Amino acid sequence: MITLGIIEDLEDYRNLLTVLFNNTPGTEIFFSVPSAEAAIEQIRSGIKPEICIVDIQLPGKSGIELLGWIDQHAPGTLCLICTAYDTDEKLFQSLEAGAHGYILKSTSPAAITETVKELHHGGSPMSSEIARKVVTAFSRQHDPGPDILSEREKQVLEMLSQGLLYKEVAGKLLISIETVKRHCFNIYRKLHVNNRTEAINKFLKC
Amino acid sequence: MITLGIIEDLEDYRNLLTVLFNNTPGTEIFFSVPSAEAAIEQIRSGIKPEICIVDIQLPGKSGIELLGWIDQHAPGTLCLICTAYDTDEKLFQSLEAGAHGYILKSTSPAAITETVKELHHGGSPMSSEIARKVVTAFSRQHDPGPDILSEREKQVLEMLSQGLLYKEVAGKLLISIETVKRHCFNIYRKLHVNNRTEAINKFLKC
DNA sequence: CATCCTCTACAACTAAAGTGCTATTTGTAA
DNA sequence: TTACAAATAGCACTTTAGTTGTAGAGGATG
Repeated sequence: MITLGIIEDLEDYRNLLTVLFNNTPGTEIFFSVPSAEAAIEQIRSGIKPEICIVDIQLPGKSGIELLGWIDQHAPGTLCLICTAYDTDEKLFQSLEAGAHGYILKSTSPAAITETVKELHHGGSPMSSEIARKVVTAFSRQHDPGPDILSEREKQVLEMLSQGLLYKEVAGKLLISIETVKRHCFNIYRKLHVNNRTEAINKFLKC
Repeated sequence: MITLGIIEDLEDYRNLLTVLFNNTPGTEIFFSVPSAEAAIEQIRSGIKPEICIVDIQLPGKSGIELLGWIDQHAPGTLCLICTAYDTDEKLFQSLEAGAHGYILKSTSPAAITETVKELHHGGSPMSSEIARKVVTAFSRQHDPGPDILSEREKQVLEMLSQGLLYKEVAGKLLISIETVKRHCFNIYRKLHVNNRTEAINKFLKC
């Protein structure tokens, strides 16, 4: 028997999942809730399913945050991310937060139940497109060594961390503002972040 | 005899100062240069004046940075900031960087020589307007204790340091974006900074 | 020599950040 | 009671930040 928790704010899709697994032999739904907070409440009260199907876009605490909480308070729980949109950002954040699988909402019901069974058997199911992204990201991180950023990019990031504006960085490095922007854009892409603060945090930690 | 170094990028004003002190008995100019880099070169080569008159707006390394360098490599050197514009920001940054006096370029030649003499005699000359700002800032820092920021402001700053956007902070705190902006504005004012990165740096250090 | 990467740069654009006003509520200190 | 600080919020506005497409010069590498 595979025990499940469903965390999904859209009522229609949550009901779809609920009905799906209620009619799937070998699975049992422990709880089916619309928010991370509600899921935390359930788990805190001792209801700990083996697998949680988690939407990323949730009101209040996000699915990513929920993953972190589960990893801390209910280690061993398998988390399957189920999201509508397919962005690199959410994918990498989910994997970093400890997701075990990642599927899109466009996935067919039959494939969803199959995915859950694979998870339970020790697999990490995801679509081939997603798998490609993961593989690419890993190869990038392993190939060029720990130094993902070029010297110039480190130099720019160092200045950003001091609170300098683009134009100030440009002035000091004697290059145009546009080039500074370009460096930053490349930095964010390489570090999988969206702004300077995240980049600074990530770079200083690694 | 008071020995002087002049660091001023505007040739006209540099010449004015040079001529002024060349014709002031009891003072001697060791060097008169247009950039922080040139001043550093002079001091490195052993030419160490007792007093440096430093412009803030310099090409390349700024006057503020030069102050920091002098404080490290030629401690005891008195630095007199001489700037065209009278902004709180530059003032506080200069004082934090170790400036001993702060005058505006609009100051008359007679007052400038007087200021230098006061500096040499152990004073910290500045105009009354500037003195007022300094006093106000100090009283603010000493009155409410070490915790300049309110609890809510610390909470916001903590979230900023995680790289969150205004709207994300607003969502988590259940307040409007405008209020988040307001908190940030107040935070920057209290810490004497201009953006989130500077605020984060300053707050984490203190 | 072809290819890839880095650094440089411009333009046009959207999103976000930051500034300067005003204003209400609430709690607390003078 | 009055006065002040903190938290809230809106609006109008300017400045920065970040995105995307394109593109050339130079170095390294297979």
